[in-house]
Amino acid sequence: MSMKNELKTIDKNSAIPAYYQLAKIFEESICQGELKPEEALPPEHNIAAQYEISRMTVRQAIAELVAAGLVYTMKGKGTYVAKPAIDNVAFELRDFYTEIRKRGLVPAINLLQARILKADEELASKLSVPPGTRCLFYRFTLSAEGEHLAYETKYVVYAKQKPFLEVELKDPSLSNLVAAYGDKMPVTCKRILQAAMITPQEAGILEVPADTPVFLVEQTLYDLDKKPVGWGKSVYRGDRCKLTSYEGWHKEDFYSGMVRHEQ
Amino acid sequence: MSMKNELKTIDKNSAIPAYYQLAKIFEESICQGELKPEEALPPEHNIAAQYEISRMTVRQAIAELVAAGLVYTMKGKGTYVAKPAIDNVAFELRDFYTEIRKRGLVPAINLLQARILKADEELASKLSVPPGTRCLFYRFTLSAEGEHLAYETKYVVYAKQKPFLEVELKDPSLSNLVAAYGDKMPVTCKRILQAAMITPQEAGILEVPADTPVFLVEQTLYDLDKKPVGWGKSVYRGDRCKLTSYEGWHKEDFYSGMVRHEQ
DNA sequence: CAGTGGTCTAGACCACGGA
DNA sequence: CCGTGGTCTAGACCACTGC
Repeated sequence: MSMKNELKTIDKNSAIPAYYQLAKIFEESICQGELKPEEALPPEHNIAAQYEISRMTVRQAIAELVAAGLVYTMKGKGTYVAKPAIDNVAFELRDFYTEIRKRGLVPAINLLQARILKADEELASKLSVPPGTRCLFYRFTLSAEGEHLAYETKYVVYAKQKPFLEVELKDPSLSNLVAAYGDKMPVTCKRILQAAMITPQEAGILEVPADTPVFLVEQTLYDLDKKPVGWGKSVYRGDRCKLTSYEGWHKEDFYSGMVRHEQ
Repeated sequence: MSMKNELKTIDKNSAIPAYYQLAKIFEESICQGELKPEEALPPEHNIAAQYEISRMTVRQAIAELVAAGLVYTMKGKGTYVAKPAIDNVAFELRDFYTEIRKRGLVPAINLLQARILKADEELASKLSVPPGTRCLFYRFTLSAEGEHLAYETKYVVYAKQKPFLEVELKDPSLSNLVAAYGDKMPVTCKRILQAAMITPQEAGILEVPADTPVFLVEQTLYDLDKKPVGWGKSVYRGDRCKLTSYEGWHKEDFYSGMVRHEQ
């Protein structure tokens, strides 16, 4: 008989939910290497019996582990420890404005242009509207600590007869602009990230050398009917911006439950 | 009394699980705009009564919606429709080798160097080993359709006295190399993405102009004890590589359950 | 206080996988 | 066939929210 860690038990009088305690026990076993990838967990029925809890509670614990990517289940077979997934990464990029604040810096927005214009051929195709459609046009730089970091151009299908106030540039994210000036709520966002050379014009505006590498982000917002409602292009200084990502198992990272929601 | 869509019912004899049918009903309502962001769903008890299913089943449906990001719950208050989250993005980047195949291209690996070397100061610090430690060193380009796309350099703490075979370069991902030649399984991966200018040396190897912008990815693999076990640096042609991301609500995208697991 | 979601139980039947 | 996870029930008590 296996003598591994029959020590751990669940405190049913604890304020911490039983399913959470159980999930932590398995998380510990997996991260300590006591349970190795591809190894099977005991059947849910056995776990329930051993810890004297109901099977539904066991299932809730396993659901947490599945969500955290630590185990996977196969109907009719069992529950197995997963291999760490480290061969795909997701680089997170918030709206740059948010990104700067997260780093504890104070971002400044320098409005360069803002007006209504009639869409030319290119913009009309980007926004799927007839050429000549009235659009809102914003152009500004973002800077922190006296240094220009990004240069953004944004277009919104102009629907509301609302005067545009610089005040709204307190949060110049495209979704915010669309919400303020568009007629439909944006629900989908497509972004394309490229590495590129800065253009002479951009170099002048950002006050950086002409050979600065940049991140180029093109952004399109769509409404529920998949109709484009906003389009933007941003240039981020490559010498000041890095995207970092962590993937795989990080101990003490799996509290998907018990989080406060802030909306 | 509200007369919205009391039409929809749940077919308990269907092969489709009740919780899934219910989740789809709410997903439909939300995506059609019948339920607007910040609007509350009926209490779980009411839903259960209306559709004549148990509350646990209702909760499972809501759990799906929460996982899909369509709603959020607040203890003691209720369940509310979420605003689409489109202000942060995650750019996915698989191992480049996988990425090329996904596009239907046939990647070719051109091994440039492969040998055991003793770590110099810089590599030793990257891998947290004493200078002079024996490391495996790989350097190769990836190409598709006769064009060089990336240039990669990888180092692995050499533990196994295993001859390195070019055959293993069929999958030259760093995690694969570490698994083959290291002593610990890699479980965490840190990647840093930068925009940069190509160096003259790299330009020569990739046979591209000297002013080509590139993505620079630095990758470190760690074992369970957070000890680095592999390190690599990759250069991707900026004129050939884009990273794309979609965020927010996309109708018919929320089947988090009922997926086949392939491991 | 009443109403809400969060947790939990002790059963049940099913579909699937493998012997 | 048996054992597995997947689904489901009809209750229960709790902690939290807001009045």
